Amino acid sequence: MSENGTGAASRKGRPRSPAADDAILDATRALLADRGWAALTIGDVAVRAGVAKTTLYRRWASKQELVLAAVADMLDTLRLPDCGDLAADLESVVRQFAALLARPEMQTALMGLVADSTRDPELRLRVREVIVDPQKRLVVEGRAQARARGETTAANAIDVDLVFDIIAGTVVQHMLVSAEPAADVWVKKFVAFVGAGLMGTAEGLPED
Amino acid sequence: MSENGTGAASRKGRPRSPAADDAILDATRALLADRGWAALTIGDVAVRAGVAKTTLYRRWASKQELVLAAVADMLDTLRLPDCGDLAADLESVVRQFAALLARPEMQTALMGLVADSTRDPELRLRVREVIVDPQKRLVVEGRAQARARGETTAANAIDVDLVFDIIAGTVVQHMLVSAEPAADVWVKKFVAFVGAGLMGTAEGLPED
DNA sequence: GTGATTCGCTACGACCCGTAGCGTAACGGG
DNA sequence: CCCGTTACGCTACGGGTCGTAGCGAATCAC
Repeated sequence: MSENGTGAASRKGRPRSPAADDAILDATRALLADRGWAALTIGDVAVRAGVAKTTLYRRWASKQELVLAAVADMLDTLRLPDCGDLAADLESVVRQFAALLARPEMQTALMGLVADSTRDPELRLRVREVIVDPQKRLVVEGRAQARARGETTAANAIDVDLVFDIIAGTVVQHMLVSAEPAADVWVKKFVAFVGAGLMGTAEGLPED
Repeated sequence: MSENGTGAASRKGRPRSPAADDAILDATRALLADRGWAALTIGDVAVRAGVAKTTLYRRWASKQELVLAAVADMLDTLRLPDCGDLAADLESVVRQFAALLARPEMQTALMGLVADSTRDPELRLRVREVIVDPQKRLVVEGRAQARARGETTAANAIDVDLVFDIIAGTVVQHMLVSAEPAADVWVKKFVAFVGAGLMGTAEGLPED
């Protein structure tokens, strides 16, 4: 996340305070939650974290990198369970993702980063590295799991990139644009739709 | 979009220049395109439009309202054709939407507005009024059209809100987050997926 | 004309930016 | 144990943007 010298490079001198890292990232999340991306200022984060402004600039090059670090940990909590069938696994992941997206700091952070990244190729790359790609593994692993269980028809129909965009995109659109909670019925309807899409596009592929 | 007094309220006095409106909205789109949402400043827009900064503040209460007005017209160009079957209609709309989302000013404007709206309920409402709801009609009309053609099975499976979120969300995710163009093959694969999802979830509904 | 409103222009205090300089604090090595 | 090195807190700075106010000139309805 940050360029903290855990490597052999910065061994001499006073080490950076890990406590400061935690305080800063916590303060960032707190301010994101109750003021939002646009109103988030480095100075405010420093005050709230009880840290000098220069300490922040010493670790993160920009507001974007700071927020990226602040939300990266949360996203890594997503887990792929093995519920016994593909639909149940999918439903679990959708619920976990929806729970993350229900948090205000996550909402404003993700959209703010995406907004800035539309005109900043380097940031867009960082967003993919830190946020998108690590979560795409869930689809890859879910497909492998389904295949191992013998659900070959559905598994073979999974185009990882397309399925990922459908899941992530739809949940984001529903919760942040349509601004409705991911209620139980909604999740079930959506999961059923994706399942039907997979089975329906499986034609012409090797059967199990 | 703006509170321009086209009504009977502001009949006396010097009328607002429509030319200024056009110049301002054009300048807004141009600056959005080559600097992005975050770097868009009211002062820059005024200079580029050849207009005083106060003229801008007289018409739009905030940067968000200005951008909202600047992109509203573009979104209203979306048209629902009647290609003969639901899948073809859907494909056409997806292509039109993808073409809009390929424009840089549209990318940064939409994401910037959504980002701000996550912590601003009033703005979120405005976004829904101006952007989301007017486009949702495409799904409603598409369903009615399909039903009139006798495609009752698929039509009855259409949950307007869910289908809208799937279409809009997936295209946005693919183009702005995954940052890949909506190539021909991609559109066909996605449309096939949605079609399969509709037919698959049609079970238990009245047949045609 | 007369009153009302908009226009361009200039100026203002407030805020945030990112950086620099300073003295002090905390580490490792000779 | 001191010394080099780096991090830390603090203060201060020039530069930019914000949103508003005040002014004279311009342009409409009546």
